Amino acid sequence: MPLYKDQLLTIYNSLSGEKELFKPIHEGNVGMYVCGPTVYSNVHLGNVRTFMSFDVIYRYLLHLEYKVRYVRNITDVGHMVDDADEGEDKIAKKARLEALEPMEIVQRYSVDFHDILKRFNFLPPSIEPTATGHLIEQIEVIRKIIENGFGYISNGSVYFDVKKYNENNHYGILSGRNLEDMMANTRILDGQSDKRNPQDFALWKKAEPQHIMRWPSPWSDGFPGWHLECTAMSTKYLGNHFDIHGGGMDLKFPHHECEIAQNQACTGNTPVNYWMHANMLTLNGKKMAKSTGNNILPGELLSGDNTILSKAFSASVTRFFMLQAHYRSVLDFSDDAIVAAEKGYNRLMEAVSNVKEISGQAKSTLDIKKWKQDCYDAMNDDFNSPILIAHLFEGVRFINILKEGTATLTNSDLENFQKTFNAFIFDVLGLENVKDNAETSDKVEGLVNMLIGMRNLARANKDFKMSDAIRDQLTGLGIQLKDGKDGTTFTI
RNA sequence: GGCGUCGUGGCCGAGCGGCUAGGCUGGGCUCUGCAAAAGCUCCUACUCCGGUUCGAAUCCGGACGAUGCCUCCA
Repeated sequence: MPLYKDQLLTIYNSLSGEKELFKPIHEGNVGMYVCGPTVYSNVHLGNVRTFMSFDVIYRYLLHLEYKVRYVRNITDVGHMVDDADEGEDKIAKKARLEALEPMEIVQRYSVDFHDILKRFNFLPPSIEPTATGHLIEQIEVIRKIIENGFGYISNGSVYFDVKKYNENNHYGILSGRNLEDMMANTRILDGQSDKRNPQDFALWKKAEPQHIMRWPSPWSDGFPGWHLECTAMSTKYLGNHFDIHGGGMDLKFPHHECEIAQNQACTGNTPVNYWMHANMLTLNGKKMAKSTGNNILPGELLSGDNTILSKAFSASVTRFFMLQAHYRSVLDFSDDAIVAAEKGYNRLMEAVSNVKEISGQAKSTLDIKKWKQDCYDAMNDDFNSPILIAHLFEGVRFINILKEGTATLTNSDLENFQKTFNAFIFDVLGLENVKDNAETSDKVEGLVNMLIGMRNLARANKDFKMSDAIRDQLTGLGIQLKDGKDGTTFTI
């Protein structure tokens, strides 16, 4: 029996503003769409946090043995520089600055994006469609919207008629706004717009002569509006009606609001059951953003090459740092905070190594069943990773007292515990044990053990000068010795 | 200006009506040749002012502060 039948997963739905029991449309299957990056520059750490939130959500759904189709797009056209509908294409502008073909920019930053995600141990999505690869589908969506009376053509561009849509639908349902307020609060624009109302948004935009990225359409040579791709691609791969749609909090309005309107106008369907929004990563208390320069790049974190960093941090430490906060909370990045996280992470990984040394006993003095369900309950409660981590640290304490012999576990409890502990750390949270990799090669281990032997000999002879010298020098190299009851161990 | 969110101990960060997560830091004890590690333990907090309640960090009202969206944004 699949695991999801035993676990009651609740998800906070941005649409209702409440936690709701998760029930997929087709039992056992989940369709999930997440808005991906616009590839016109390097992803910063804030972007990484959003995608990481959904990576963990994806991982947990998989862990619960759902069959998940996870679609995350790449936006390689369509976003404007200035006013949404009047400006020039963001990617085209960057291309001119660097004297490159637009698709060269796209390629460069797509590669960077994938490289970063790989280093941070992200699971790849099931499908990763690009906007430029789905122009036919987008044109088709526009055609249907016009057909259904919600789009109008103006001077070669096509706009979505928000006012018309709002007659029988609620434009603002997701972001808690209403059209009347928006109209009342809009300042009068210079009369150059082709739009009937300032709230109308572009479905297709006619390209100015100097605009490089352009495609033919029934209306003009131009390019698709920036909300359109997600509607076209989510519908194509997940259908008119699917389970989860995610993205950063900042996409809630207008992007996701417009998506709902487009879907509704196109198919007559509410497209999504559960809208999920991941909160921002801030730096100095302010949102990280490409445009303001208030950001830190993942690569800088890995290399330590940024003035606010005291040192380099591994991808896993970064992951751990981020997952110590709930995905719907704002998280502020600081060197102090990630330094503290690193220590906690190391302690967790230490326990992972230690658990292997524990052997089963005649009876159990710890309630593994309860602990295990506590872990699940945490994740079932809207993917509460910080609570999960708290329980994992209880697991760390378990491991330490088991090792010490003040608690015992039967073989089957031990196996169950170990399996669960590792599954949550590695499969669900996606952490990696860096120590298991490059650093501790067999040769290093052999060498250190040799030195430990020599030191123990010195200690037996009460030659503490010698033994301390060995220990201090190893400490200087970053190798820490720990004298236990059953001999000396070390960590790097 | 409109619509939201948040304000928790030295720091990070959960919780969101009673049983007062967790991590980091600091103190004590045990263990140890001494350390380290580990175990036990201590420091017990919820911006302010009112209200509801037997009881509020948690609900309601107000003030102050921070921040997000309303323009591309994860």
